[in-house]
Amino acid sequence: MTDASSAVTEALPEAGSKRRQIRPKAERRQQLIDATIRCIAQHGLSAVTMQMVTREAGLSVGIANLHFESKDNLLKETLRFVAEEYHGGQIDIMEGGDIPDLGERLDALLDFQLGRGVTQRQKMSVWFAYYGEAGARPVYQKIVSTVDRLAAQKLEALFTNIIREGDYSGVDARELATGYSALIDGLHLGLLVTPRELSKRRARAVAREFLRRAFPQHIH
Amino acid sequence: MTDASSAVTEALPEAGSKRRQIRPKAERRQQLIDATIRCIAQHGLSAVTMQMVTREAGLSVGIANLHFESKDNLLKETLRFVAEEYHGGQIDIMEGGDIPDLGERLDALLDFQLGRGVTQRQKMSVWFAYYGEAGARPVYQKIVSTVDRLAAQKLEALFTNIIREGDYSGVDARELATGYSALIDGLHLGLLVTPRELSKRRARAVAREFLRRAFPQHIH
DNA sequence: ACCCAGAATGAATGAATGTTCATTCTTGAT
DNA sequence: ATCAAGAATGAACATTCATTCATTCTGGGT
Repeated sequence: MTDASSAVTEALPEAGSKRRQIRPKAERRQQLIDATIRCIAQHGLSAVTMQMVTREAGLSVGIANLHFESKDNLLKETLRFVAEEYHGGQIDIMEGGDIPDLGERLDALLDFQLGRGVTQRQKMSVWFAYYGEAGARPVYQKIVSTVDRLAAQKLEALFTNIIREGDYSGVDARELATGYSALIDGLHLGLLVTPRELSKRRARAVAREFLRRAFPQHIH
Repeated sequence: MTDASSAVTEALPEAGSKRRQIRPKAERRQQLIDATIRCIAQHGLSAVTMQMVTREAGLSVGIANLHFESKDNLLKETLRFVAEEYHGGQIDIMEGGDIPDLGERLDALLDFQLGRGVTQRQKMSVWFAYYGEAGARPVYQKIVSTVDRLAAQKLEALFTNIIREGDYSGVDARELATGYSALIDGLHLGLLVTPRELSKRRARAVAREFLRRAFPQHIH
């Protein structure tokens, strides 16, 4: 044994700051959900692993099962978060006491649905990753259905008000709301799968045109 | 040795007919693709295993790697098949020499898109399973984009003809085609994820209404 | 200054899965 | 009847992954 060998034993400065931190449960949960979203967007739902997620979050593998009991549950909670964020945002706008003019409210809704926040590839990827599995996983269907139904009702109500205000005839609010929702979903899909063919700008124009046809007095 | 014992030795009728059969390569490939579709629909893309697919096809595990070189490739080829079947069917109708009346041709298109063949849960599940992964897998994007672009062109051409024939003004064929495609995609999504909220009948009514607004003379 | 509840870690474990390949079997040609 | 080509099989292998849990560490309370 030389002097050198003994000196080496503790010379490990640990480049990345690895100091362990203790944080409240809610914060860790959100941190993991955010990491899950990024992982799904980047690698696809079927390629996501626990190691991948916890690494992305800068945490150890064990922690995921500490705060969520299983991978399945983490994925479920992530979907719930995304679904509530999206539909919650819509609902806030549609109820919108802060925007009295109905035409402007429609515009705000469209902005939200096809604007920066929602159409980030990250969020869209997650959204459709779950849709893709929904056919085989009733749990996912249920989570989406629940928030979806409420948003659909609010949209129908908004359309009903607009129809009354504009004296539009021969227009069924429910049918129109279904159509508009489907259109927005389809545009999201286009933005995700064929971004070359469909720009965000054009998607907005298409959606606007749909509304303009239905409510010409409210959308210019 | 009694008569009985000797008789037993070959009394194994093999309940399930297990006789090995040799079939042409193309047939086996299709058999495996069909099984893959059923598996994706039933279990979800991320849960599909080679064992599951080959069992569903009534074949052994080795055969999948004999005809497709890997699982990845099998999945890729399955997507290609579904994409070509769907878009090919649309294109046939849109080019439709057999339906001279343009309004009727539109109706036939709608029938195909929301009719029995396409909206079978099986096919829809597969469709969206891949869409879900498309954000993270350029290969899938490319396969879909290729067939999608052609279908979009044909649809735009059909709309252009209808606009000319009906003298519709203030209508952009390209924009309308984008909107209609998105609407159909969105309706498929609704049928898949929230079948309770959206019946096939209502989906068709919504799509029809969209066309009627745009081309009132052609759709009654 | 000390303590300890419980947050955080990550090596270890066992189950699941994609892929390989030595072997068996089928079929059509001879 | 025989044979060869190659289609089909499935046990074996190596890898990857979710989950566990013994251990370490942290920070607020005393």
